Amino acid sequence: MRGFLTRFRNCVRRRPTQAMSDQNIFAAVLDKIRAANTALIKDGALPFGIDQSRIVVEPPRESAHGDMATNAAMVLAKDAGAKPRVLAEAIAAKLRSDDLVAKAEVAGPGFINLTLKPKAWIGALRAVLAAGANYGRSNVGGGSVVNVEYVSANPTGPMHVGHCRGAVFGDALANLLAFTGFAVTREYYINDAGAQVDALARSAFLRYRQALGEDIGPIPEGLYPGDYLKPVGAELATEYSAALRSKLEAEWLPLVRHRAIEMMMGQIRNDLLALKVVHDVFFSERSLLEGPRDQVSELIAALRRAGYVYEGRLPPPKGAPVEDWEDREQTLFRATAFGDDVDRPLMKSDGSYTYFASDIAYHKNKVDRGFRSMIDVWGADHGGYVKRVQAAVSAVRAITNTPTADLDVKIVQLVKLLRSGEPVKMSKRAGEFVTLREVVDEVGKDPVRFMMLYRKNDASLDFDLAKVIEQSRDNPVFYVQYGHARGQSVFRNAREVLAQLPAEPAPRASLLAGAPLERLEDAGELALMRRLALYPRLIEAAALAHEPHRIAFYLYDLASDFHAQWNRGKDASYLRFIIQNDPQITMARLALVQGVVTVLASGLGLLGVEAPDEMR
RNA sequence: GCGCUCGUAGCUCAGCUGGAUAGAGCACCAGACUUCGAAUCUGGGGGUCGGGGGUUCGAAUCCCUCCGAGCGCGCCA
Repeated sequence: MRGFLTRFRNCVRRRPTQAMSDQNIFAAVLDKIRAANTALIKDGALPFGIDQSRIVVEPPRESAHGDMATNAAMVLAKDAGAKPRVLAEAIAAKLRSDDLVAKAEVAGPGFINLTLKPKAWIGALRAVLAAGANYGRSNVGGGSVVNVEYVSANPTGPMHVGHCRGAVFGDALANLLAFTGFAVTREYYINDAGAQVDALARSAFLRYRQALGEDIGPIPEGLYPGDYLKPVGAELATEYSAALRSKLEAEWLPLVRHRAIEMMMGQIRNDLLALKVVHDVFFSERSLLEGPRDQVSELIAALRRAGYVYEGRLPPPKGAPVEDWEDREQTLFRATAFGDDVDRPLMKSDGSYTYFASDIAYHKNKVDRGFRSMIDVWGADHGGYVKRVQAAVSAVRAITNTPTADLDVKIVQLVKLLRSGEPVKMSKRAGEFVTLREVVDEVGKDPVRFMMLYRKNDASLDFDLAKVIEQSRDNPVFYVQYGHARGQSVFRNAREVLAQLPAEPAPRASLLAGAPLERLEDAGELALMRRLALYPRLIEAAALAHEPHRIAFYLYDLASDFHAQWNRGKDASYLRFIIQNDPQITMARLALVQGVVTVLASGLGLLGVEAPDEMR
């Protein structure tokens, strides 16, 4: 891969459905609103069959507006031929009789603001305690199969820092999708065909000769100079001794190439493992060409039959002048028929296929394997490639008659590596990259993973090696992990009052579920319960939008609420979680802490970050 | 020149696929605490959401157009 970053993958777009209302209180309230509307239809206040799909229930920005707000009246008003505020009042009147609703007020242009009774939030906490690690799990995915392709770094060298972000992003997104009911396949596309791996083979061959004692001098231009190929050379020397040296390149190259790629991929997998990034499938580009069938030729033939391939000429590129531009007729994919800016070549001048040709075949292969939803995670330097692959997928849709096949390409922006605010120097030209391994070894996988996800994927990111291991509030990784550790510390201390408190989460949660939760009436406690209640909704939205960063921000907010409540106990000792002479309130508060800890652990788990029992 | 991604507080960034008076952290200001219920806490000031048009009940969010930044621009992957 040429760029500093590599390619990755992303994508499906799906409407939120009626969710599991036992966990998701917003979905439960939406059901109540629909029921109210049904009653209004019976009353004749709303027409039969009115479209309710645009109704949403969401937390208002302004907490003074209550616990949740709905736009129901505003989206129904037009079809109902009623004024939004009048309709809102009618719906609100129905809702007021609901057991969980404390207040239903009409506001602004026709919002209905709802305030729920504390028992609603206590119910939410009970749901957390009952579900444990499964709290937030959903089935919006409905078991549909999704392919998430990420990393896919060229097997020509070790992974460098630029690969971190896509790797972590893809991995966390896959976790998130699996958690929300998608059948996820995590895939790595190995670019093991083409000129670059031949260059790798030649470089490795030099190292092989070197390992046999030859003086190879400087590594020629165009080959890979890195020391990381020395072990490959040594391995080849052990395996073949001098046998390869006398062979022609055509003979040794495939052998050396195969062995070198194998060893590079071994190292890459190893490095990924250090970041806790895993894949289910490593898909070889070469297998498309050299498998039982030549899938690339087949594909081009199929596209040609459909009229999407032709022989023609391309205008020279504008802007940056291309030195050896040669105007010639070539085999082109009619990408412009699918929204791309220009038609794209499928064959090089030497008669071999372009990378793009393989890539179309690769995406068709995914569709053939049953994936209707494909997500590609790529580095920003491949942004210019998106349109043509989207065009390719459109063509694949057409020739395979699979209208539902969908590709979402997620672009992750550059990561700027800093140390205490100063850019970390690396010389691209000399091949001096900071490797992924070096970074993980220096700061640990958790800071890398969390910080890579504590930003929207398409925003660029500064990663400061010094700041991410700081133990202070300024460091979100620490702040969130400390929240979890602090919760555990409360449990440890609580044994002074409740000697029987189990150390294991599940039995502890079930014991605490029996606590008198109605005694949780402090504003901070209610705020925490509200925050916990948001989690299932947040998870679903993050999954559907393919945006795992939302989890990281949510966790920060939750940890922040939790630390705040803890701190209130410093000034107001009656608010402490552990009250020596009142085991009942202690139990109730421990239940709340259990809820917090459960959700922190769940969210961190999705991000692939540890939830430690103590900070060391 | 074209395309893609961005542009939100002094700085770093959120803003839940169009909702109400746009949020958080840092920094700044003012208080509190003098400590293992440690790895600070509470409150406050601070904004033409890059500019200008448009769409509609309603726009940071969608469309158009400028400005600015990053990335990319046959036969590399």
